[in-house]
Amino acid sequence: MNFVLPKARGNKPLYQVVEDHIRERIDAGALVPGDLIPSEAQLAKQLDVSQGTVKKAIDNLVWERLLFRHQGKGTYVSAIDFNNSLFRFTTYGDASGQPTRIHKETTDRRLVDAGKDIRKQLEVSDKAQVLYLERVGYVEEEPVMVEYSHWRSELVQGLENESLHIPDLLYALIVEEFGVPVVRAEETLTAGAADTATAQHLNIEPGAPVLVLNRTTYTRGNRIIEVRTSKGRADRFSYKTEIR
Amino acid sequence: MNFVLPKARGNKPLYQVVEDHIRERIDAGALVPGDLIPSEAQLAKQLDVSQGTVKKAIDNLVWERLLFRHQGKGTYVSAIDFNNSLFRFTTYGDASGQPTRIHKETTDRRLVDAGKDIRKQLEVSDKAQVLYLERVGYVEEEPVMVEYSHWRSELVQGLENESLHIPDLLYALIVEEFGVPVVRAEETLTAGAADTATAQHLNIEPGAPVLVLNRTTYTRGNRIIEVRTSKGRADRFSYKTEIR
DNA sequence: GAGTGGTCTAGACCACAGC
DNA sequence: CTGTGGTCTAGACCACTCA
Repeated sequence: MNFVLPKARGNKPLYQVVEDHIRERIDAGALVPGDLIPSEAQLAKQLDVSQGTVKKAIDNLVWERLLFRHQGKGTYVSAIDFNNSLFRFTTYGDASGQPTRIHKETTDRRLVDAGKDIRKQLEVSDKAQVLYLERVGYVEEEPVMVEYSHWRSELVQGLENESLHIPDLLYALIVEEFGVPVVRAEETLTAGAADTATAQHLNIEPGAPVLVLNRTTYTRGNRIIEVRTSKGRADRFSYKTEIR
Repeated sequence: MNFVLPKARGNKPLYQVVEDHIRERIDAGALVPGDLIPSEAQLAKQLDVSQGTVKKAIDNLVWERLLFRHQGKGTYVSAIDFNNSLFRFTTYGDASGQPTRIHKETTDRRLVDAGKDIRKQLEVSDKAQVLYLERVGYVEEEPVMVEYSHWRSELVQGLENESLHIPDLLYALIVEEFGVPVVRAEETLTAGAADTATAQHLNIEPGAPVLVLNRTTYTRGNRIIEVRTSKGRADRFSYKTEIR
């Protein structure tokens, strides 16, 4: 199968045209996360450009984390990686900064009439119910965070069902069980004081400082599927970075 | 001037050897921020590799933001950009997420006998004094943050002098007045409760939630020049990012 | 062994900056 | 005009994966 690249390049370098081509194939659903894309040589032939140009295009998409490569195997379409979340748990004394695994327990799940703000963010009508999910995260039996999340219920029908087990990695379930690709998320980190419910969950004093993370999760076509607020014990979470 | 690259490459690709070479020249002080580095063609000749290999090495260093390029001019060594700090002020209702300018007033500056932790971090002897600096940041007359910083005093002699005006962009003064290049910084963000001094400065209740940013600033040769703790009103600071 | 990505080279031509 | 980085090509050889 050969393709004809757009003739009017508008001064856009060839490798960017190739990038756009691959991006379009992914957006159109012809390539989904986990798929192997055609090899560099095949793409070069299909698109009638040199392999070096294809390599540069793929380099850039790998840099954007849209793709990843395995030498000897091929180039794959990436899935979203929530290990890049701002909310990473760091154990004290663990200088390596490796995130620790958090075990999550579901403490509440039901369809609710959400408040105006939530409805507006999820872009659902005034009457529509949304799925509410509450989970507490533990590290070695100790509660360190709570998350309160709201989902567009029509996209995850059945998630409110008690008999459906919710794994620690909820997004994997969303993708596999409901066929909803999780494409992108936006996060805002700030600080706050623990409300009474949160204080009770985390076993801290009401008013104690907590890190607050607001996350909006998107599926294809820039459609929001979830808005979530996570609150974590300030003494157990921190975010580290380097400036150069 | 020609160089001989290390013969034992240890399976390290050539372009990484070139990267290391450039990094060394910068660490050694032969190249300082703002400097033009030799052109790709010159480097290729000096190091006896192809220009494509030099280009790839520079590509990677540009990606790391250690260098930046200007077509037609050349390749320069970057200066540190504190606009990348985690501590960025975001105005409410300003969806653009543009950082707002903060005006800072110096509220304290003197040589002090620092605590053990600070001395250890700055790597100074038990008896050495360090320079203590306290500044309050305002947005439109309203105090929104306080910073408490400790400096290796021998590197910034005279900074304690009241007659020396401290600009909002302190690091510019450090570089220009004291000739100490600011190369890199590490930041850790977490939440905390306002201590009494901070509460007073920020005009909030003691115990109210604040964002806490710890910063360690480095000069050449991985030498620490400053450790700083900034505390900001939780309702006036947030950090936003995107996950893909 | 065939196919994949990874490295490295050599060279052509273009776009931009500055004299 | 000269020198810089930016794009694009063609091809050689290597390292890894899998049948």
